[in-house]
Amino acid sequence: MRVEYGNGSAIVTDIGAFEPRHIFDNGQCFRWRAQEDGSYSGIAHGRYLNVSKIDGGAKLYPCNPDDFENIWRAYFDFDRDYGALFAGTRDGALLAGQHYAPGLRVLNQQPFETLISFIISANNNITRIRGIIGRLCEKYGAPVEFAGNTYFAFPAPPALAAASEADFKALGLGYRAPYVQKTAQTVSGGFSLNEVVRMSYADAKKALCRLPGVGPKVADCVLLFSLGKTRAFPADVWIKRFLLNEYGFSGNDRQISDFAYQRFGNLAGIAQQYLFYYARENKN
DNA sequence: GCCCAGGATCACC
DNA sequence: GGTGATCCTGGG
Repeated sequence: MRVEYGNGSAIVTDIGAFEPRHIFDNGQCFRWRAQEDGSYSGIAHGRYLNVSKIDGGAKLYPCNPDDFENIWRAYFDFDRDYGALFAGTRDGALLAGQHYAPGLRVLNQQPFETLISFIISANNNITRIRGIIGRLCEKYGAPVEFAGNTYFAFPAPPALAAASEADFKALGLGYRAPYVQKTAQTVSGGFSLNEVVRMSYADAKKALCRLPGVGPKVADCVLLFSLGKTRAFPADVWIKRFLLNEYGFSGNDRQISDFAYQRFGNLAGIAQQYLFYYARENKN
């Protein structure tokens, strides 16, 4: 990876393929929007950022050296060579998934935002999830000014903890309102997501599953998309259907996790992202 | 009007 | 510990 700075941008090269739509429109995040020029803009870490694909890499704007090193380098997982992942695999579905989605990367998002977002995602559709999170940010998040526009950061734990169940229902959370309310209070009250990072995968998953509204699938999403646990293998209905159709495998959540780890190893979660593409493309 | 959406929970077995 | 019904809500 190489990075150069100019005109307020960071130009990142030597990272292999980089494909914004395979990064931002694959369900791992909810706050990035495609722009007319094909780039994506979003708010993360309380900052506005525009991301575009350039020849051999990515352009981030606005981005100074400090923000790149302290935030975006890890956020975009730039230190991982995605082109070299699963080299030599004979798994046809994984190969096909890699073929469908070159330039895909798994983001390292902020834990609290990811936790709340995926609680909201339960039995919900992407459009509605985005809408709810957007309203949540507008109402409880800090304003972020950029180029004459006002955006909103994802709310901090105390800001959400102070809201009531009725407040959340008014934003359309439905039966997830008490889950978000209680989990926000728990985190605001001292439950440390930074401690969960230091736990083993199994212990971390157990700890997250004690939070209201968090079950095995949501826990795996949080572990994979924000806590760096690359072996977390979120098993949604698509993946379960895929495992059955492709490998003739079915099992409970623990068995699925073990199966994925045996087959894809410590990067099973990244494999899951490619497999999800495969499953979706093939409608199975 | 009915069904579904990248699940979690509770009641029951 | 395993299974099935139920759950808010907006869109197709």
